[in-house]
Amino acid sequence: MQHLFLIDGSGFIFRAYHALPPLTRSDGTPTNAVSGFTSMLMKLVEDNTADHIAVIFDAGRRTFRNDLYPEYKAHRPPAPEDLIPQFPLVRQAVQALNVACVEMEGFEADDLIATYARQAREKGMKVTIVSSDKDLMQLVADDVELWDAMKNKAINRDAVIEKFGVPPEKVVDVQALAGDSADNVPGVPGIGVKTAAQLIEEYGDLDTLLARAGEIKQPKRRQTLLDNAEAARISRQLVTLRDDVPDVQPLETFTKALPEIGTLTAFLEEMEFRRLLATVKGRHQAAVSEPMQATTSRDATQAMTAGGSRSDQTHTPAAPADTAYELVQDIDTLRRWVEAAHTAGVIAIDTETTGLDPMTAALVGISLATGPGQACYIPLRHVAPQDQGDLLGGAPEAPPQIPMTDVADLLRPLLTDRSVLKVGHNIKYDLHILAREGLAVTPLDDTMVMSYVLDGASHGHGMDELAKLHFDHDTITFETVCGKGKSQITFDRVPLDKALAYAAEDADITLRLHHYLKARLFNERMLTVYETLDRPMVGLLFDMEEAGIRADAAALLALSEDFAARMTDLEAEIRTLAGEEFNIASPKQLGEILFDRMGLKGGKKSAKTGAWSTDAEVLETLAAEGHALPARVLDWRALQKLKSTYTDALIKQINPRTGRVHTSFAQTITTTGRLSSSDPNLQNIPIRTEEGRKIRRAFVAAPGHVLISADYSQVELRLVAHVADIAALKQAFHDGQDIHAITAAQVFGVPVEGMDPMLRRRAKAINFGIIYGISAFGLARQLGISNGEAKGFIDAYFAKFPEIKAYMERTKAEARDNGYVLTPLGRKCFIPEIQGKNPAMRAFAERAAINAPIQGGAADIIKKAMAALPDALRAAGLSARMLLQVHDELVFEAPETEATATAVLVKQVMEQAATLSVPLIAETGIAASWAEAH
DNA sequence: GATCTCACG
DNA sequence: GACGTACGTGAGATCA
Repeated sequence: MQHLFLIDGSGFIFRAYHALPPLTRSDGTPTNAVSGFTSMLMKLVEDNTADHIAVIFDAGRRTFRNDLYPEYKAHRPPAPEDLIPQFPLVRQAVQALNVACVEMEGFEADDLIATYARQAREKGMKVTIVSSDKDLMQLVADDVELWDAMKNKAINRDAVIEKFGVPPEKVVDVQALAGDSADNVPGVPGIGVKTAAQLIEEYGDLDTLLARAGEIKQPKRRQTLLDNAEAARISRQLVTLRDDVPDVQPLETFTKALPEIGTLTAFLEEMEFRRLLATVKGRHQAAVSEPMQATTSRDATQAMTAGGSRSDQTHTPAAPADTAYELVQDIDTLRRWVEAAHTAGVIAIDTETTGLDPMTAALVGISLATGPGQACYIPLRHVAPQDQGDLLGGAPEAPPQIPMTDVADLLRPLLTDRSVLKVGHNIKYDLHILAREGLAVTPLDDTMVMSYVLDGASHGHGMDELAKLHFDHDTITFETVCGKGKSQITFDRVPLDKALAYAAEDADITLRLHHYLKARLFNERMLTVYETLDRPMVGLLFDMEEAGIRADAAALLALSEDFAARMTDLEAEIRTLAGEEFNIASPKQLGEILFDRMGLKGGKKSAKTGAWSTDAEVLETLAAEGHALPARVLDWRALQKLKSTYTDALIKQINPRTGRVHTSFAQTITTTGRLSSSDPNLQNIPIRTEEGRKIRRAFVAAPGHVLISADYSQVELRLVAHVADIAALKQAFHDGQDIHAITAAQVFGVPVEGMDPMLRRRAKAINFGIIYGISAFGLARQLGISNGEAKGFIDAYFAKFPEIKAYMERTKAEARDNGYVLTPLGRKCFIPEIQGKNPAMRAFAERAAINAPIQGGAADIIKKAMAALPDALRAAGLSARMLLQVHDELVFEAPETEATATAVLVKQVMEQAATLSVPLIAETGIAASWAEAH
């Protein structure tokens, strides 16, 4: 018989809190409740024989019961000060122990427990509810018991009768009459449990009793019952648990799984629970005492977990004790692996190459994993290992390998088979490598992206790091295989035995990560974010990178030369003004000349190194005072920046094979869900100055084509209006008004007509400030006004748009409670420093928390648009290619003849990407160059 | 490798 | 009232 354990999390927390003396971590965080909770839960998980287990929490104070009776639980004192920070930590404990964790807004934990108990009974399961809360006693039945974890005793039917004087099914009637002062359930005055039980015993149930109340002999009791019949009925509604909570996480996901040693020890270490840590580590050591084989037993946790009952849903697969990695050097062996891959349906794939640049590195070998511990490596272009010498006088020979064309022919059907999912870790890289071998891959999953969706920027997402974190497994590093520094060799020179161990492990770990992360995406409600936003990006970004954008090398070179000539002139002038030779590019030397030697005032020293600051703000101030040297340096710096970072660098980045620039988009870097671009970064091509815009003019369309730029208008401000629910701003966006002018009119109390441009500029700065988590200091600096004046503006803004203040406060609270905030589409943005002790760091984190849902929400929306566009273009018969994404802008290349149709379609898809409480607007431009299209 | 500066949204 | 500041990135040059 299957057995479900449901743990009343809140009850557990309070018991742990009151049972243990105050206890704090070295950073001052109180941990007594977490400690007690963790050890109770560990013990519970170990000792019981249940095959399903879950901890149920209350999600918030407000539930549907407050709608029935506003006073419900209204007199509850707030949780003790030192308990509040422990709530999120307790949830972490549950996760670290790999136990399912459920809560739902609007319902109490008790309702969820009732719902799951009913579902389990219907499936013929036995249920144990770990709690001694009397409110749960109504659920007791033959196959449902309560378990008091402190007293270690079961509460069965008899125990309920002892407590309430009636059997479980009549408990609610008794509670309805007796009321409950703790929960502020009114009941009927003057009637306690004893009397209530007597009455129910006599009349059968509450409805009968109320109907026949007139028959009661005692006049006073008769009158109160008649007077308070309605109170009794409401009370019964309050105490009756809902066993039909809709859309709950499926029972199947509660399958019991043993914890992962890495996650668990990391948590215990963070909490500084030394005793528990020692216990866990000791047990783990004992379990893995059997020696590991070099290339077989991969994972320390498998030994620990192999004996327990396990879940496919919530845990990594147990690798067989003797895993085998196989080198594939003949066609028959390869056929066997391809067949195994078809049977498996999900495989991991990894490529080994000669370098890191996806556009130039050459394929050396391919590894595949078809199951835990089952992986192979197919060497393709290995040469003789470096140390294989001419000991016998013969020439070094390459090892036997299957010809690439044969491998490609055998793999091609597998890689495009729609019934076989190909999993990679950063598979976008492998797609580039394989594409140059004429191989396409679909369908795809990417464990690096999955990890990012779950944990954001809270940790890195490299495979080595994830293997350590989730499996406590040390992977073979690239360095041990290829060395480092000058003596580093390329992978094609690695001996095959070492190459096998390294490459097969990568595929093996990737497949195991996939299993683990897939379950987490489901359990942690992040599957939709992954599937609708991030997973579609993988193949799309690959296409964009592969497409590249055409850059006019001759134009860039001409610019470089122009900049160089002007810099030479400026250099002479600067040296004359300074009266000495010095390195203009050295802030240190410049600072010393300006402030030490020339004795200019208004310098500021950096806090860290004590060096003079010479940034643009400082130099501009000096220039405005009439100093020529800083003014010339500013000009020189602008040219130096454009030349070194852009013109010179971009010329080098043009791929000789394609004549285009191929950036690399990173999908797993930012804290907010934005993409980033590097090698080269095409998301920061100049536009703000005329000189800079000349560089943008060098990005052009192929002959017969045009570039189309489409960018969202004011997305972030629209998101502010949406997430903070600011009525006045929403109205302004609906009316299509000038949002900065409206803001100025409100804040400064002037009419929009004939507005002073200065006021609009100030309002614009305030609006930006709002997006960034405004501070008086920041606004003052931006506008060059006093702190006090800036404070006045902010106060005026808050007075006119009071919703913004509420948004800021609830967002900060959300970050504090959870360690992350959610974007409107459900992405988690982690804000770890929000719990920090340093007030400056915390303030920083608070501003980041305020900004994240806005910046992240915008990132989510453009991802949705991007995901929808390829199909929309195809359906419209348009052949445009998406080339770039710059946060709120998309750049396409289209045949001239399709330009207008493409622009119209792109605009439409972008504007329909999400439904917010404000309209989304996209603006498009068509031209031969990016500068003119934008 | 850290620091400073500056390009973008 | 103290913290020391607008949010998010990547790249090049200098300097230790």
